[in-house]
Amino acid sequence: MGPEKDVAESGKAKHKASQLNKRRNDNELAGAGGDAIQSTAETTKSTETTHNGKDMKVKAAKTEKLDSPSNSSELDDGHFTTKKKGVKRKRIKDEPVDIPTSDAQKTSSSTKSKNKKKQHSVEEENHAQPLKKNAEKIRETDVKTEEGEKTVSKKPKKTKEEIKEARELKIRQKEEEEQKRWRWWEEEKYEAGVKWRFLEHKGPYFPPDYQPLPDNVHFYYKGKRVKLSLAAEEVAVFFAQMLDHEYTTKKVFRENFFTDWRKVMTHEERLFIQDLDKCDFGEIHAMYQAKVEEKKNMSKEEKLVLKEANQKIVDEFGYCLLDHHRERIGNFKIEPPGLFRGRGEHPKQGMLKKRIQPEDVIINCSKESSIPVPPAGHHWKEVRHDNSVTWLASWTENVQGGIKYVMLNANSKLKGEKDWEKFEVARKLKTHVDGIRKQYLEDMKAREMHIRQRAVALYFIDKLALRAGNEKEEGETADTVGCCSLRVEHITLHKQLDGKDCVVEFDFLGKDSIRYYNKVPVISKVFKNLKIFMENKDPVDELFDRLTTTMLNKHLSSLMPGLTAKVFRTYNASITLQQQLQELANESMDSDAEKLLCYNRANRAVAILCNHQRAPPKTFEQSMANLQAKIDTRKEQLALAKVELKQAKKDAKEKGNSDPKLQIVVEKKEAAVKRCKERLLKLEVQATDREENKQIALGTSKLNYLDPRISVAWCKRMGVPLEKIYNKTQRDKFAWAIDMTDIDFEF
DNA sequence: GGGGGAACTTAGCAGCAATTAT
DNA sequence: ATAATTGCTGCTAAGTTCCCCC
Repeated sequence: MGPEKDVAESGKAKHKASQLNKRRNDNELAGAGGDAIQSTAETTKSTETTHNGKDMKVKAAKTEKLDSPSNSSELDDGHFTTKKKGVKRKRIKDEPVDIPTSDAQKTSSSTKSKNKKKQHSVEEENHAQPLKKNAEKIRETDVKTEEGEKTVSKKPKKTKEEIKEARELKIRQKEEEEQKRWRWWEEEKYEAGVKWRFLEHKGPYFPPDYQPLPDNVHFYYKGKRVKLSLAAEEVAVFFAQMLDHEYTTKKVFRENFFTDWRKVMTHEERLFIQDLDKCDFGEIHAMYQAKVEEKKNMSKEEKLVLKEANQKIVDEFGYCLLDHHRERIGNFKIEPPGLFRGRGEHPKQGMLKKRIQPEDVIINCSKESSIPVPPAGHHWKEVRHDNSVTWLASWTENVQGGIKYVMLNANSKLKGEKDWEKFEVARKLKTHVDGIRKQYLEDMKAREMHIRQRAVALYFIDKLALRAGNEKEEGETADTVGCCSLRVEHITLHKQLDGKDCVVEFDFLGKDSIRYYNKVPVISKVFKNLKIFMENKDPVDELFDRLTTTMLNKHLSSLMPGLTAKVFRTYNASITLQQQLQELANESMDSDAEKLLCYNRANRAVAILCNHQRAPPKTFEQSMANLQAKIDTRKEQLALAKVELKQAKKDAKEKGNSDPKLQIVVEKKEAAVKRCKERLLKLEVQATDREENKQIALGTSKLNYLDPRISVAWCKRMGVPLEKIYNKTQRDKFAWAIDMTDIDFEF
């Protein structure tokens, strides 16, 4: 009930234009304080100072929210980000619940890893068989474990030895893992265009078939019970499952859904069911709600069974053999059918995303490998052996007509090598960037309009890290833009604003319909050119009407091999991190907490530059208040401790040195004060960090834009354990960088 | 040079798992 | 031991770029 209400209200609140960006607290940048960053510091600073413009609205949003607690979701529901939040996706993926799995097993981390290891070594020789053998082994071991535990006691309390043992095991595991890691970065690269020499896999994993509704759950039309055909019922269920969400109330969504639903109906159904408003999915909806609830309330054992079943699927389908190395596949599961939900105001929202059959799937693997076997009674669309591409399987998706691929995990050689290369290109830009900047400044005076436009666009891409902005087909996707596709309506020129000259105000929806809002002081050449570009144009006309991304990239690649628009984003992100880390560092920074705050701030500067936003966590206000409460308690404790210390000192003085115990008491109290101070500091740092991070997503830049070698070197220099900034997945992905980076690495 | 397809990277969010607080 | 909170993973949409064909 609660969330539903929120959704409804926020829907109405659409025009309040409460916006993510506007509410950002950019105070971390005040601390960043660097003019040294040629483009980025300037940018971030301007972000900071220019948010004022919409502050009034911000305040309005804030106040309102205070009035209605638990409504943090409302805030991000401005015109620009409506759909981002509260979009709960219920998927068929949950279906495996129904898969009967008799073997109740427990997977202790130890047995798992043991098996993994064995699996690996056997795997080297033969890929197909070990998978099965191993599954059996896992079962054996695990059953034993479970029995043993049961007989010993119901509460598996760990003794000190056991804890120690576990710790050692972990270390050993880590070492083993390290040993068997494929150090591809030490190998010679393949000839251009060749992605692999041998590739073997089991094909994609298909979602379970649709399970018809039980006899006691019905669909009603005009109040009459209607038994739907299987196909129509399945699609009805997709809709029923989403009933809680705002978008089932949206006109476009409903229309698209209804059109597609009717397509799968029988002739009779189609004749009868003419109006979505007269459809009652209530019982179906309730049933699936109950199912979700049931799943939540499952016992530990049941959950374990489920987990085990999933693990089995991963073991069988989740890996491939690529040039004698076992590699994890990123997305080995075929996407289940459902209703398409694009982001933003997507014209295709609600359309039926069809179930993919093996007959739709192209397999790519080595000729001499054991070819994946399609599900019984089915065949593949095609089996090909193309080692100039990295995908293992592909299919065409029906909503947008795009091709979907099954590819390797980010920690694989194929992805890692590409990533490495990306950063190397970006580093190369470092040596060219001065010349390029000089040239585009020069080009702004060019006689030919397309060169001027190119220059100004490049200025934005470089200074603001905008995306290239390809043309998009109207009516096919949400209306979003990047640099080259900016329209006149997306910028406003201010000769003077907030005491600054030549300010360009940007306001547009970018990728994922995330709003980009920024007021940027620009050089007058840019300002004048923009004026010219906008002359005699309608708001909906393209700002850079003589420029396309292709032209821009062609020009860029002539300036430096491999240079494209997106390289600037990578370059500026990475160089900003490096510079910020340098500038934010100071001597008094001795605790890890402070160092990490510094790192996060540097990271945050990049995220702001790249406009990586997130919806503020739903529980943000609450958790912030909690933290503040904790800080307050700590402060009281500290005050108390100080008083006690004073008293102790006094006592010691009064009674002279006669009693050595008193001196000890003083020391103790001193230590207590110190401890209190440290804890308080840690909490305060945490609070600052969290507040600054409210609606900024650090993950995207960390994963895609920041050369990991900068971070690795920083950790080494600062003596910060790498685990503090990269989790396991990230360390895996960046294994190449972690291995090869020296303490003095410079981007 | 432009349209369209193919391949691959980038993106934010939901849901669950792990961790920490109570 | 349980509840709250945080962190991570999986998912898949939405970009960019390259390349081919005309």
